[in-house]
Amino acid sequence: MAALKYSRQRESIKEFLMEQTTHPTADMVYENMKQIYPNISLGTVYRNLSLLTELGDIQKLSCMGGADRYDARTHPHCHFICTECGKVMDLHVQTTDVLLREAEEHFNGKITGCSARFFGLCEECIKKQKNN
Amino acid sequence: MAALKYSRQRESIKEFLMEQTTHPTADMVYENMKQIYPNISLGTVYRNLSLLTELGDIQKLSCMGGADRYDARTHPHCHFICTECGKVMDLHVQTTDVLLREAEEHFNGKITGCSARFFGLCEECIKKQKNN
DNA sequence: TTGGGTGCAAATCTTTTGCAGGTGT
DNA sequence: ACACCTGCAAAAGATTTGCACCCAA
Repeated sequence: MAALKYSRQRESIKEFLMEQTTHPTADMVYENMKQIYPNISLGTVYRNLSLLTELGDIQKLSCMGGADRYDARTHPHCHFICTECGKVMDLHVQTTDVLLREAEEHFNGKITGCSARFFGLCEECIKKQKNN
Repeated sequence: MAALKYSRQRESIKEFLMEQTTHPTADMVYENMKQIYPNISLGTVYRNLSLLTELGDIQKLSCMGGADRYDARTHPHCHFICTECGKVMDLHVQTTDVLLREAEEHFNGKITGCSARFFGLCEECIKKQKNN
């Protein structure tokens, strides 16, 4: 029952994530935090990212073949993951609600969340391929 | 342009995965393979799992907080992941096609795949919670 | 004052890789 | 024979954790 205490590191991490649309990895967050707190440790970043995830302030995305990514946009939306460059982009699809309802009907447990992900090539990577 | 050669290890791994509905991790596959090939190495298991994934014979699922899981059911379906015990279950939802089509309309890249995942508590974990 | 938070470093877990020898074609 | 595949072990990458000290409440 940890009584949460204020920490400026945690506040900065949250603030940073809210400004981003790039879904940074823990390490990217760490690199950015070092500019404000040169002595911050990677462990602290991880601990705070887990904490914020538990609190529901941010969302954790596990991506194939790489580090997990974090997202401060908690309203429901989907992600596109480029299989070439690994970039993660937001995608707004309305059908998710329907999907969720259909799943709930077919399932005996309790569904609390849903995340649809699309894989493929992003615009940039398609262009690069054409140049080869 | 690797010319694929037969390997009984790879064949066994594929066969094993096709019998499973539990979405085993690489390590679980390894443990099972050891019963047939006591000297098989974890490296071989990983190499073959990657190879089979590239061939499209199996599917790789990256799950939050844990090792990747493998699934030999390649026809499109969704997954439910229990946030309590980590179990992964298949879920059949028809709306996925609609979702895919809607996403393609809103996106400039090329979408090749889609995977919807649901999070929540499985039936067993709900029962356990009630007992406490 | 007290318990949560931090930095540091070591440990853990997962996955990849280099190499020498084995095996399918 | 040649190239792929394997076992072994070391390496690499991501994340967690133990510990002593610091700081918010």
